[in-house]
Amino acid sequence: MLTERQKMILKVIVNNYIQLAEPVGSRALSKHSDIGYSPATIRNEMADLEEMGFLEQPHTSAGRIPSHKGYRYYVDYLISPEETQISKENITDFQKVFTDQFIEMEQTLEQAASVLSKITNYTSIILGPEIYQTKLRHIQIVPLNEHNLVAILVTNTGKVQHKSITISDGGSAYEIEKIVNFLNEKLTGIPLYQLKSKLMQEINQEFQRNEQLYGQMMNITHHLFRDEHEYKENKLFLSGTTNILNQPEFSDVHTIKEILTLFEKSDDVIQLIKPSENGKTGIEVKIGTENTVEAASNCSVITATYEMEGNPIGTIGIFGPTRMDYKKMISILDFLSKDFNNFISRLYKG
Amino acid sequence: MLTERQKMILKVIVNNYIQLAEPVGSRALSKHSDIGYSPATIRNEMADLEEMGFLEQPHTSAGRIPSHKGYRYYVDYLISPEETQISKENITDFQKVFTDQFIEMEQTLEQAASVLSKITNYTSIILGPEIYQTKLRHIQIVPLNEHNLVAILVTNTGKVQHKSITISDGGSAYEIEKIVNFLNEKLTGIPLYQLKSKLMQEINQEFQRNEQLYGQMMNITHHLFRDEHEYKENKLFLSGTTNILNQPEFSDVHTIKEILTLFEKSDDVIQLIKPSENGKTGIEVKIGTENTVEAASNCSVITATYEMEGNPIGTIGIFGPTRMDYKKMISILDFLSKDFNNFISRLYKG
DNA sequence: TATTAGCACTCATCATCAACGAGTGCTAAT
DNA sequence: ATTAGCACTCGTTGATGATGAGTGCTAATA
Repeated sequence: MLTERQKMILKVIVNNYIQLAEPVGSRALSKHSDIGYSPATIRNEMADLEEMGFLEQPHTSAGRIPSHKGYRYYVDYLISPEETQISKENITDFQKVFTDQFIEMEQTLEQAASVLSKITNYTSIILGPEIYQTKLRHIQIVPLNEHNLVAILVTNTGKVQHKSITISDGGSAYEIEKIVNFLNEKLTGIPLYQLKSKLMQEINQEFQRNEQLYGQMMNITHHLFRDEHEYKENKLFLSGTTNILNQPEFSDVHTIKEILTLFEKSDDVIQLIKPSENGKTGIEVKIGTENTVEAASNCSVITATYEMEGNPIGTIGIFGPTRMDYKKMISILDFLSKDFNNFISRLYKG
Repeated sequence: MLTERQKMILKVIVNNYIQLAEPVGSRALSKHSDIGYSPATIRNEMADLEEMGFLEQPHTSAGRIPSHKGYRYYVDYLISPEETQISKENITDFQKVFTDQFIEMEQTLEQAASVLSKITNYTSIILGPEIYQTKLRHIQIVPLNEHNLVAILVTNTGKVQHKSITISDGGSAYEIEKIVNFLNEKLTGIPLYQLKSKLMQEINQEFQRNEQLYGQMMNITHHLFRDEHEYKENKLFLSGTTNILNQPEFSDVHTIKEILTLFEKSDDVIQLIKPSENGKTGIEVKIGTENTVEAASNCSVITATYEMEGNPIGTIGIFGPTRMDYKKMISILDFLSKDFNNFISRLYKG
């Protein structure tokens, strides 16, 4: 479709624009070492590239900048894998995060997000593990006072979730202990998303005769799952949200506000980094309007999935302007996701 | 020090500027219903007020704006308490947060911060309760796998704190149970900040003979308190951080960035809203450079403390431009902190 | 003596205008 | 097929002047 020369020109334009954020003109291209043609020749090619939709002109007397289509082509065809090499400093940065010193998943994710945003100077987004991959390890109920309990769930990933419960009649310590024992016996190893149905089922079987305990249990269950989405939604970790302020294209308060408020809406952020096709692994790049979120139409998102036992369970993403250093970002994400996979399998294989 | 007329003029200027964010001139003042003087008279007074440092002139041909000193005088002497009345809608907004439906302290604080920022259109900052007012209610240890444990602390405020621990030898379920029972027996009711010393003491007394358990306990204790500050630092809740983007005085990317990055540094934020004199309760207003934090030198912070059993345990603050609606903010904060005191005493008196 | 009308002066804002130059598209020469 | 040459476009920059809000001062007024 594109001639070799056109590819080369497009590539140089994108690289140039990514670095300097300024439209690049034929003269500058002609000077570039890889290109041995006069400005006039290049102008012709550029006109063709524009006609085909790969380039845009901010105004007549400016150079060209890549269009979304241009970036897309660049990412799909013009980045050679051997070019995408992560630097050694970055590698050691990540390795500090994934020490074998056990820290729980959530903390690790938070640290990874922080390092990622610092390295890239963009905003990093990490979507926590799908909750239905996690199983209940332990459940505990602690009475606070007459009418208030705290229920605590511990999962096999070391995540601790708790929930306050108010009941009219607190019940005796003995009763509570009995209930806790029962819950642990019956529910350990059950995936969180099945917890409620499994629990209801067990209650019905076990406590049919004992009305007192039955009511108690139903009450607790009810409160425990009052906000059921808590056990389904996976947590988001954002870092470096103010980094876009460093980008020259975001110098206008209105667009800044648009993006910063976008970051505050978890749903939109998740929408942004959710893999477009389910089950597809590997790096994905969404450029400009390919993002279904309005406010991000001048931004790009690069995502990678991470896995547990071969199944993708979460996503790591980098959010930045469409004029993003795709080469570098892809290599960093590629490395990080693989490193992260190792980390997970090392820790949670049991 | 100031004549009545000067006070009146200063007051009208501040009110005016707070509302419109534009320097106010003698002509506009003269038109104001409360003032029956000609522009010329007012000009003379304004010149005096400027000389005394209460007003500033952005440039020769502009009106005057209040200086920090002017705001200070306004806040200290020109706001009549009967004027500071909170609206009914705002009251019901808060009451929704403080339902008797038990939710734990942290969640309540988070919600309160959210409502506060929405009502005020400024940034709200809430500093969680001093940790040394909270006592241990329950401690639990859950083994995840051979080498990893999760320790869970529940406090009397319903706060659940957990910590992952890696040990070389996991120990038997029996041992763990024994340890847990021991810990609960000995540590329940102990203030968190005393936890470590108390624990060490008990370990020495109890396990001198049993070397196996002694090592185990010391190991756990060590990990539990590895980051001791976790039990000392009180948590911060920020909400509405992007609200400053609505203020016309923050239209420049550089200052925006300065403030947004300030919000990311907990230490600075705490510094910002910590009461200047310890033990002093009630509303406090810090204007402009009275804030010791550099980036906030064009901002004001209004804070109120909240109490538990008569002792101040935390702070609620509103962060905005020096051109802030002090009257309204003070009344809102006053109401909220009192409401919050009631809420706390209702819940945690036991 | 306190107030005010009058007036010259200051200065930010805005629109206009021309010079500049980076970059283009097209044509004709190579 | 490539390129030199050239007219043209258009954003940027800086100068200029008009406008007008607001001031400070002086002299008149109550």
